[in-house]
Amino acid sequence: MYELPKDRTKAQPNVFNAKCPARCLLTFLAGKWHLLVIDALAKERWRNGELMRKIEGISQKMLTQTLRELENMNLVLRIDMGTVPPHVEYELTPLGQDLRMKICTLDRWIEDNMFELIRDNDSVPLDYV
Amino acid sequence: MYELPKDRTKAQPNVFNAKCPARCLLTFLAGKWHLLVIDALAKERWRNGELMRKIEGISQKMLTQTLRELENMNLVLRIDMGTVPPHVEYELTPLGQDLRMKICTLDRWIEDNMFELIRDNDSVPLDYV
DNA sequence: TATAGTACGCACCTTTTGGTAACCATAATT
DNA sequence: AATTATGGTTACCAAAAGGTGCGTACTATA
Repeated sequence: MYELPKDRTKAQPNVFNAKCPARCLLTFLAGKWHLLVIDALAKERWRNGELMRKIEGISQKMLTQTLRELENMNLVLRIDMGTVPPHVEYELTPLGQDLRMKICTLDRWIEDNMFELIRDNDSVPLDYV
Repeated sequence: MYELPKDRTKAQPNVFNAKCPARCLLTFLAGKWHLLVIDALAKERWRNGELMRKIEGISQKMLTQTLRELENMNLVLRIDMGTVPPHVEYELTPLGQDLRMKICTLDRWIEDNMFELIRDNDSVPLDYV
């Protein structure tokens, strides 16, 4: 486990440093599902099942796991209505909303530049749309 | 290596659609090394060895592989001086610079909010890598 | 003559990831 | 009485990611 410097003012977060928590967080957040779950929670609270339908291809296991991890990073709030059958909602914290804006910018850019990115790419068929 | 889906729908670019190239591109770019390599090429051309030293922890195999993939996506330009011993430089294309700005925003945000993100944390492996 | 550096490519093998299926409890519906 | 829906958890296992070490070809340096 990474030892944080005792004097936090001297800590210099740097994603290029393999041992820096910032690097670990970047590698972790840039996984297969974290970015999509944060993007999906942009505007409203959503329930487990709604997120499953929204994020095509995610399994129950990975959705739960990802939401727990985002909770632990203070990015997502889990709101359990305490009813039976269970009703749980998820929403972004203020910190999560802040990060979400950065992620959405990236996601929209990729969507907007999709054709540029797959041009000249042998593994990509050209008759899309 | 993620294969882009051969079955093309006529949907608009949408990262939430599992079969959309935009989704594949996001998953692909948000791998372990792509974001870091693009960030590293922000300001100047760099040589292979310089990138190795800059991006702590990357192996020669993964650096080469990542650079080839970014080349195929029109994000990176490979400049071979044709000399012996070999001298090769890498730089971002205009498209790559555009994407780089989005990635740098994300990277800096993570660095700036590192302590908030790891507070109360027990599930993010900070000893990753 | 021996070593180091540059920029790779390839085979092998371990680690990590994440999908599947089974399971839990309860209430409402058919 | 059986089924569906809710929101999970767990074990098992296949696939993917990626690290290590080797070889290539040539030059410059000690």
